[in-house]
Amino acid sequence: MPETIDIQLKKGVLGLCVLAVLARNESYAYEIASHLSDAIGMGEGTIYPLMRRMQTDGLVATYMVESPAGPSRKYYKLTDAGRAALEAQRDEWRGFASAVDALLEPLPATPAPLEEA
Amino acid sequence: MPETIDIQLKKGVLGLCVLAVLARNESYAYEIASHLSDAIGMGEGTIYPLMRRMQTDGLVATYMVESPAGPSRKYYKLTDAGRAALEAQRDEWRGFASAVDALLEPLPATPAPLEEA
DNA sequence: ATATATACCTTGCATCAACAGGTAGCTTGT
DNA sequence: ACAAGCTACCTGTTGATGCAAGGTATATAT
Repeated sequence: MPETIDIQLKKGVLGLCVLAVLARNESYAYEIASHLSDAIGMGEGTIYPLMRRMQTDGLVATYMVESPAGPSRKYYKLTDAGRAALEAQRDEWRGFASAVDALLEPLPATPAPLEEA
Repeated sequence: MPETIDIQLKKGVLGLCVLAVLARNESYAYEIASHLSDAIGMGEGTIYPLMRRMQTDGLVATYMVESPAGPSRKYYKLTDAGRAALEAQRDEWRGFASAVDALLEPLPATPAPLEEA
């Protein structure tokens, strides 16, 4: 993977990635950001507006946990709506990605048409 | 694939799709639009600003062809820069899509850790 | 008191897909 | 001659989202 991914490619995908990360384990924003920074090069500061939006949309719920070092951490977990959104968006992503992959495949070489008798 | 794809998912991807379509055959905008409308639900009117941008970026060259019905058609073909962009963007897309797919895979169940003796 | 690391957050900006609204040419039918 | 339908093209405005600059705050170590 190149060092940086075009910002536009990530549009609309980050929310799905957050849902997928939270489906594995409950997590706090800074940790999710670190995860997604490693996986797909997402900027750290991107996570907070995104988590706020997802909370507003009812896809996640939050709770605070004391940290062993530094300030308290705001943990996130999926709601039922979040799980439903994950399924729907995963299917949508897979359909879309498959369609794009199909476009990117070169067509098999077609034999030259036979000359008319 | 659901009836409609989230607009945000298409951000940044349409140019790559156009390059891929033109790698197969030279084509005119309306036809490219029809192709991409079928493949990934792109709106017809979206094609013209996109083709203009790609032409400005030197990725495509154009020529006019009389049409058997209706007005003349503006055909597009890839330039050398366009072919290079196709390769680079295809690699970028594949790396990105693979990374997203990896995030979407559920982790294998991990065995419970053994209790300490 | 200061430095460092962790953790959180808001806001303005850039970019691009959508699409409304439009022009124009050709064919066919009246 | 005109209207309708189809093909083909095009621009400007809008809206959504990722980015990143800039900031606050807490805990630990020195």
